[in-house]
Amino acid sequence: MRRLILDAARQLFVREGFDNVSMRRIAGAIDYSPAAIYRYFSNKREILSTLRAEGFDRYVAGQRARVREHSDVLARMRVEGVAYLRFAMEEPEYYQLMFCTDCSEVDLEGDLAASSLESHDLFQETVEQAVAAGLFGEADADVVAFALWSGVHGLAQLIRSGRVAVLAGDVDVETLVAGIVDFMLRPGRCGGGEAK
Amino acid sequence: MRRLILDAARQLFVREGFDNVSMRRIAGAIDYSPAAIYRYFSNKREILSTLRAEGFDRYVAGQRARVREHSDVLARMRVEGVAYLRFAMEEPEYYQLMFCTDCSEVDLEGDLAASSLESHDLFQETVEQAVAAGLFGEADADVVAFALWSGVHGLAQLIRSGRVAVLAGDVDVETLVAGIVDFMLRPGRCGGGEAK
DNA sequence: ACCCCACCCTGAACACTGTTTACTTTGTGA
DNA sequence: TCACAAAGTAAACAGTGTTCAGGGTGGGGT
Repeated sequence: MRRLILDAARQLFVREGFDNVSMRRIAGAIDYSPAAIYRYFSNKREILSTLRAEGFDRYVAGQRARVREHSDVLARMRVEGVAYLRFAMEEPEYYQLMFCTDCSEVDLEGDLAASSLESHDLFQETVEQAVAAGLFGEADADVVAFALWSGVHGLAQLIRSGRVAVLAGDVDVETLVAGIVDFMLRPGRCGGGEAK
Repeated sequence: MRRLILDAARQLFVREGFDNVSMRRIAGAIDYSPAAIYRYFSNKREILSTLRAEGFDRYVAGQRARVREHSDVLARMRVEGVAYLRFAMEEPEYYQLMFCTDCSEVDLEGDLAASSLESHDLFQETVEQAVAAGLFGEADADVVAFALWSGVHGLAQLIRSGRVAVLAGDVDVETLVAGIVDFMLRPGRCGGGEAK
């Protein structure tokens, strides 16, 4: 029933993209009528919301493992950055639902909140440890957190939209990504990130 | 005629977003019939493409001025980063057309190419000067260029999607942005960006 | 055994979308 | 004045998300 719809929708979304999948096609994939789906989900968005929550569950599971396995904070950040980008590449549809949808159309009360907030807390904690260890000079932890997140997030967008492929051409993406993450995490003296 | 359609479409796109504007609404805004538009543009996408080219023209004009006015390469990069983000905030629809659309559905032959490529060249050149000046250690210029672009691009996405507002809460966005750009541009010794 | 009710599901419809086609109007040059 | 090409239109096509009135079907209660 519900699970059946979700699995069919996930496969179709991942393969064809959210906008290219119609309720009629989801229904067709499981031999239902389009209207029947509305007994389990109030609209197409809600199917997505449920899948998004699943995505965060999957991501945060790996993230917890990475935190456990890497006690060195810099190594942990490097691994996390690469993992974030790998996730964006390997589960693009989940990724887009989780990190690219407009926050205004996300019900913050929904099942999304739990694993999503845990993921952010884990990251924030790591950054605070790094800042406390003096890896980034006097920089503010919030500034560092947003800067690093922006970095990997933006890189994911540039890769996914094809701009890296067009502009970097022959370079291997894997090594490029590794180099970029290293650059973002370079230790450096950096004044307090206040107004300047 | 053509100009009339473009102006109406631009206003509607900026105000309501590309997907929420139908050809019928564009036509209605200028008292045309929907079919009449197809005499000037072969489809809805082409209207967008034309507007995107306009956007690059506008952006690159400011970029040229900034290159002229700032001989210090680090100051130039800082100003350019902030300007990129300001453009993303103030002309969100142009910005999205220029930097967020899928490259596979962009006709590289079209009028887009000229100013778009000039913009990228100006940026690349500045980064190469910075690297040559030793601001970022041994890092590769391509790595630095993509890392910095990723940074401001990702930050624009995080702000636009509302994640910064939700997670940073009370902090002023302007000063946060300034701090983040400073952090991204912090001088630092950084090994060659090759595989690691 | 009967009846009735609640649930699940369906076909058809509604109000949209981008786009195409056949047709009418309009302006201009010969 | 006539003719022809350009400009604009209404209507239709194929698709979308969503809603709604009605079939069936299964499981109690009497």
